[in-house]
Amino acid sequence: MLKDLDPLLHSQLRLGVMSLLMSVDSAEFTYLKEKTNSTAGNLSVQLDKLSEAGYITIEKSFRGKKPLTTCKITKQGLKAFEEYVNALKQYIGK
Amino acid sequence: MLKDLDPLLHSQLRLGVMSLLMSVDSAEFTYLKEKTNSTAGNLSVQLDKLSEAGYITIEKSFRGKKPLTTCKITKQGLKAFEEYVNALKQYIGK
DNA sequence: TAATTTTGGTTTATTTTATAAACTATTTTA
DNA sequence: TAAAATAGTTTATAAAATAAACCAAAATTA
Repeated sequence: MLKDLDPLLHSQLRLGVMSLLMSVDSAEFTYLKEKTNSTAGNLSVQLDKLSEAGYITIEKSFRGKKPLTTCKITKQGLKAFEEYVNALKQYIGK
Repeated sequence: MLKDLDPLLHSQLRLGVMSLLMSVDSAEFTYLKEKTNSTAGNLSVQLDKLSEAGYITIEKSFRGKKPLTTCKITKQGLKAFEEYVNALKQYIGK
């Protein structure tokens, strides 16, 4: 029987964010927005969900006088991502 | 920038169905239901969507006197599945 | 320098999707 | 022959994604 896919990661935008965060130390909101081609509103919501799940941390600060939101993947998020990829392989073969 | 994931395939149940149909000539409703661990209602709805998209064909007949629903992946469905897997690789690495 | 636009977001509303519940028809079993 | 099981479909509900509206400050431009 097919394994379940973590519903938190099985969403294009959240998966994209996690994928990007896998390969960098940290990423800014605007960077994620550009790379995922999402709207700010949608991204904001999905980042909150990932954060509430403990998959990422969100740090809000300022650069000069503009707000700056910085995201990092957590250890837990990394593990969840790897497990998701593993489960997914059952579906897409190898 | 990350490629879009075909929303029709980016659903656990529909992806599971397509994955199963990739490896067999045809599959019965009850087989798909068991393998995907889904409810009949949900499966029925998702099969219709795949069928409407032209990704599978659904044939309704009878075995003895019981209804028998048989599904096959189409050429178009196969192509869509392969493209989906390809796009996904961008997200999950390799 | 006052009005306008842009940046960097958040919050709320709407739409879409997935899932569950209720239902139908027939058939098998107790 | 009543009850339960099979093989589904249809409809209602819950959850999710997305879009729209909004906010505050900063930068631009008229």
